[in-house]
Amino acid sequence: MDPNSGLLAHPSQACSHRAEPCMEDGGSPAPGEQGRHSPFPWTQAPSSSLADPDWFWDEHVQAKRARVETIVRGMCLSPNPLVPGSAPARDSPCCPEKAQERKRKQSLPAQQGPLRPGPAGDRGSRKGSPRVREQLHLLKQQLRHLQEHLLQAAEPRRAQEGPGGCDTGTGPLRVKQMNGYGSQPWAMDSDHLQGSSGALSRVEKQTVSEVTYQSEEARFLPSGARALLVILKKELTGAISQAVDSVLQKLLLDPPGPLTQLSRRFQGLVPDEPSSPEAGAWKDQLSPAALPRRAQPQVGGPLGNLPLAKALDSPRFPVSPRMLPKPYPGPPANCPLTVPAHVQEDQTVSQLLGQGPGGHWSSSLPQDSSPQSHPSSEAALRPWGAATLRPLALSRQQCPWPFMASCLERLPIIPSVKMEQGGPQAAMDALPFSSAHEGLNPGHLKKAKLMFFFTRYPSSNLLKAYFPDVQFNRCITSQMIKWFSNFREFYYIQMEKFARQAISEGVTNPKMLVVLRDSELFRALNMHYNKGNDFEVPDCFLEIASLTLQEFFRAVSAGKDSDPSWKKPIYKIISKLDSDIPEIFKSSSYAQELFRN
DNA sequence: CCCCAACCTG
DNA sequence: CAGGTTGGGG
Repeated sequence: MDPNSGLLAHPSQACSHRAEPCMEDGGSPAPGEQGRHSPFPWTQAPSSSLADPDWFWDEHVQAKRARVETIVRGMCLSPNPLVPGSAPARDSPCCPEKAQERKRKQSLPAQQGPLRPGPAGDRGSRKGSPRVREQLHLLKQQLRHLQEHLLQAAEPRRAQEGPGGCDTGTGPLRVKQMNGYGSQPWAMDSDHLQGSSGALSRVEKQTVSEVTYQSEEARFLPSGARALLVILKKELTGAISQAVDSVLQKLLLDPPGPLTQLSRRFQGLVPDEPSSPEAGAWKDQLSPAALPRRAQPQVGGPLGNLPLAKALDSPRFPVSPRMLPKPYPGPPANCPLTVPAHVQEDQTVSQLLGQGPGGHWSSSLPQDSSPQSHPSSEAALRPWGAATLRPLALSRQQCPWPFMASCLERLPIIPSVKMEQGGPQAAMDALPFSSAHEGLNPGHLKKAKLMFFFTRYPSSNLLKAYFPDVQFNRCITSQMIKWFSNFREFYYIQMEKFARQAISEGVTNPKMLVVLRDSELFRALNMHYNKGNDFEVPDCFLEIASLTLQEFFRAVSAGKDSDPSWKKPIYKIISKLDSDIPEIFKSSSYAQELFRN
């Protein structure tokens, strides 16, 4: 399946761009909004729930309610894309669909078309009689969805198709729910929720689950119970509202249209979630507005570059720190697109988002072709169940996807490389090879390695563009291509190695595998490509690495490795994730500088 | 045929 | 990391 779909924040985008592998030529990937045509299917839903102004009419309350509803609604619409065949996979992982026997096809591994998503179903069914009752019912439903989503967040399900992802929700979702939870879904929920670091506060969580639970029972109770329900409902709403409010507060700080910003933000936060319902909804909803913005070179500053990175820490990871579950909360505050400069302290936002309603915002990753682990079991197994909530958003800068891509260029990166003050000349003199030389020198090799952080599959044109001081000829080009080939080799070997290791250690949820800066895998990679540590490894690389690791994990878990060309699909995925390379690399003296150090 | 990528070796 | 081989693709 199209692996990308999972990564793409925008299903629709995914689709539209699916044909165009992101440009690998370092050129500017015009982040166009060519593909967004989202008809806002969800529009409908909102209206139904918010339709009655008189109902909750208190500007404040209403606002809150609206926000909550929006969020919840999004969840309801959840497109839970599901891999058709994946469900079974879990039970019988051993029999992968080897059917598609593709020979060493190096190019496109049979790529299935995107799933045809159905129109987003809308559950908005409201008559108009006893409003209260209706409301309650609705709330309960929403609650349930919320919980389900939270649980699902932990599930390694793969968001299957991008565009479709959004709407397909209903069918698959149901199935999933059935499978995942027993009659007493909530029992576990509670645990699960508590486990999630970024989620609602304990109390809130508790409240949520309790409320839900009770409402179920209360169904049969008379008026008295109803009152209780109302109260509980209120509490719940309050809790959610609080979370939402907090997020909003942060967001409101943003100058222009808070709402828009919010939306954008969400969009950015859920980059990889084609599967997550709300994600889809939000995206569809706002992307149009967001895009334009992104197109703008608001490159001013280092946007949300890695604000969250540090948040991670505390790997409460029993095993080795090799792969850490993402303990943290939230989705990366990434997408520059959305993120204003103050993002850094936006951790809160992301945290909040990561939690509450947003908890699931994180989950889906690329193809979860193998929903092998049930959320519940997963949670039970590992204390870090919550970790799964961490969204692996390929955010920032270099996303292969147009709209996410923008920030490139303004990568703060490279700050670490110390440039010689002497100027190019000075550097040259000191160097054994001057740029005049057509050959490749160690500096070039070093530079190429660093470039690997951004591009795994550079085209010869890209190389030419980034090595202006090299006189390319067939030989040189081949040589450089060869370098990258070697880099890749090492990279993939590491990934496979660690993926297998994770499996042997009992990890069942691929989303648990995240490459952090303090992980062993990272060290290995850094050592290989950035030995001198004179370069700050871009976050985007970590994202890609995590993804790669997860892909390997999934493939091996599913027994795909028995197929001689089982890696091909992974290569294909990764090959589409090249990012733009910072301009600095175009400097003809850069290599020398590197070499110097 | 040539180019390229993965693989395998050293 | 370079060489050489294999295999797919245009």
